[in-house]
Amino acid sequence: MMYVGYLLDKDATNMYPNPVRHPSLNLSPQNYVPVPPQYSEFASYHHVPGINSDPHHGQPAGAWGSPYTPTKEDWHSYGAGAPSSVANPGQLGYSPPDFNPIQPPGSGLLPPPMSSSLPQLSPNAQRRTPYEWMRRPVPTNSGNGKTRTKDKYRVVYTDHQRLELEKEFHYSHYITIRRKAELAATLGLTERQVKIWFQNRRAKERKVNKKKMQQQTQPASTTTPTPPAVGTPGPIGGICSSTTNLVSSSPMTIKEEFMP
DNA sequence: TTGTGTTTTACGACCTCC
DNA sequence: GGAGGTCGTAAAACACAA
Repeated sequence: MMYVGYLLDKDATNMYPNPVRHPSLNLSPQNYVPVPPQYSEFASYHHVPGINSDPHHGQPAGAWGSPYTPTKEDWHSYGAGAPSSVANPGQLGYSPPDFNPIQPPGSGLLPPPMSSSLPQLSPNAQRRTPYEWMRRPVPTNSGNGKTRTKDKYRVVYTDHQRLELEKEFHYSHYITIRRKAELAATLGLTERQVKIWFQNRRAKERKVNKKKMQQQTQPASTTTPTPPAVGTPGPIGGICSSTTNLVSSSPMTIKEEFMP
């Protein structure tokens, strides 16, 4: 809902009441707040200081004066008339020098831990190059009226982009307008992409929670020894108990999470 | 290799709020 | 009316067994 973001963004301090904020974008690994139990699925995420846009580190709100806020028409990946060199606007904005696998560790924004730990953080990274978009053939068909059924219409975010988005999601399932703009600018995505990513991520969370809840409510099978008692915050229950309140219900419940 | 199931982007429809 | 929410869905990307 808009009012969620609206309310949250009206008062960023309420949004991020915790002084340890922001674990996802600018804290060094030693400062990274341990993953709360309810987010055990993110326990494998270790912060990587690769982004320096933390507003809580002395950068005024307007410091990043020209946020990357393209219009819808600016980034349609499969839109007609897209420049041949802009096969992937969202990805193109992501400066390769800052995230170049060929680049020696330690150079650029990403410190060595990022490069070395990335495969662990994302198993897919071992099989999937994060730069597939660079190899993708640029759609030569520039005719109007393209539909996503005709052309490639989705890009694959890099592991780094996913990681930062996941960390942001880990901190809050609802991103503020300001944070969305920051993330978009930092990750080379559009705000729309960030917004949709969060929407999809919440949907995924609900789906997972629903699945887990169904598993919990189902009678214990012969193979399952002792399912966790109802309400017991086990490894699964912990997630469900918290994130269900966060996500699956109305936004009003969500607002309560950020109550001081 | 190939078939199949799952996950990931992206959109449209519809709703609520300001 | 605009922005962002959920929900459902399309299709590419991916994982993996056969």
